[in-house]
Amino acid sequence: METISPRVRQIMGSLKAAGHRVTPQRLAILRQFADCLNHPSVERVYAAVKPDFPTTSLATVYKTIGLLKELGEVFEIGFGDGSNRYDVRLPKPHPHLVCLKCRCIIDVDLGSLSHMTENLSKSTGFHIVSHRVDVYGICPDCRKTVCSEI
Amino acid sequence: METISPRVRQIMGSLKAAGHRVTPQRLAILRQFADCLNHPSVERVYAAVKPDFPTTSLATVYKTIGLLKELGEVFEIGFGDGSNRYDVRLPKPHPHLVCLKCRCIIDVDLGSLSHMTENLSKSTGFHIVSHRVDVYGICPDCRKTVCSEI
DNA sequence: TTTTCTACGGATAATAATTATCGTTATTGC
DNA sequence: GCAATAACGATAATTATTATCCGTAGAAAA
Repeated sequence: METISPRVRQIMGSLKAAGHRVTPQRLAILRQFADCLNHPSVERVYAAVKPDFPTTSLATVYKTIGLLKELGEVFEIGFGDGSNRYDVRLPKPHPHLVCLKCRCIIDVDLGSLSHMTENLSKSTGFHIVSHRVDVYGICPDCRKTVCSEI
Repeated sequence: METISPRVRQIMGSLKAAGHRVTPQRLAILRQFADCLNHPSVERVYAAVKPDFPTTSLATVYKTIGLLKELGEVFEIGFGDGSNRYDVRLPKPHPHLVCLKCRCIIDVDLGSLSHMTENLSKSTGFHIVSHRVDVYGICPDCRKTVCSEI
C-alpha cells in the first residue's frame, strides 16, 4: 500500500526539520519500524526491508536507527548479550514485559512511575533523567510448549 | 589481610558443593568481588586482581564470573553498549540507580515490587521469573562538575 | 536544463566485548 | 608421591556494532 501513517509522517517531518533527507530506503525502514514490526531487532528490520530494496545494507539500517535515536524518535532496549531491540511507536522509557523463550516484548502500564522517580530524586540527590523497568518471564504461548522442547 | 568474610566463605562452599575447586586465583577474584569492589566491570576485577596474581588472564576472570552466574552467586547488570557490571553482594534482581556520567551504581529499595509482579502475572498470563529496574540520572558528585567539563 | 555540492547508500574493514580452543600447569583423591 | 583431571593462561574466533571510503543521487543555484 501507498498510504503513510501519521507516525511515519511525523518522523519524516522530524528528519526534514533537522536537515536530513527522506530517501526511499529510509522511508522503507521507517514504515517497517513504525507500522509493521513490534520491538524489532536490527536484523529483523533488515530482513523486512530487503524484499523491497534488495541492495540495502545492514550499515544503512544501523545508520538510520542512529539518526532516529539522535532525534529521539526511537527508544533502544539493550540487553546484555548484545541483542538490542527498538521501539519506534512509543519512543520513550517505559516498562517492558519480556518473554525469556521467544523474546517477545510487551508494553505494560505500571503507573505511578513518576512518583517513584520523584521520591528517588529527593532521597538520593540524583538528577533523574530516565528509567528502565523490565520484567522477565514466560509468555502464555510459550508456557504451552515449554515441556515439549526440553 | 588473611581474614575471609562470611560472604566469601559462603561462595567457597557453593563452589565446592558443585564440585568445583577453590583455586588461589578464584579466591582472589572472589575477595575483590565480594569485599572490595562495588558493581564492578570485568576490567575492574581484572585490574584489582593483577597486582596479587600478575599472570592472571582476562579469560580466567570471565570464566570465574561465568561459574558464579551458573551458581546464582552473581547478578549481571547488562547495558546495551556492551559494558556489563556485576553484583556479588546482592546476587538477585533489584532496582539500581545509575549515574550517566561516572557510571556509579547504587542499590535502592523501592519496595512493593512483589505486588507489581503478582499483578502483572494475573493480567498478562506471563509466568514471571525475574525483573529489572534501572533509574538513570546524574549523581550528586557529578552534578557539581557537570558544567566545567563541557 | 545544466552544473555543482554534499548527503546518502552500500561494501567492507575495524573495533571491542565476550567466548572458545588448546597446550600446560596445578590440585585433589588415592 | 602419583595419576587423573580440572583449571589456568595465551591466543584465536565470534559477534554486534561502528567507521571508512568511494560512487551515486538529489537538492540548490545559475
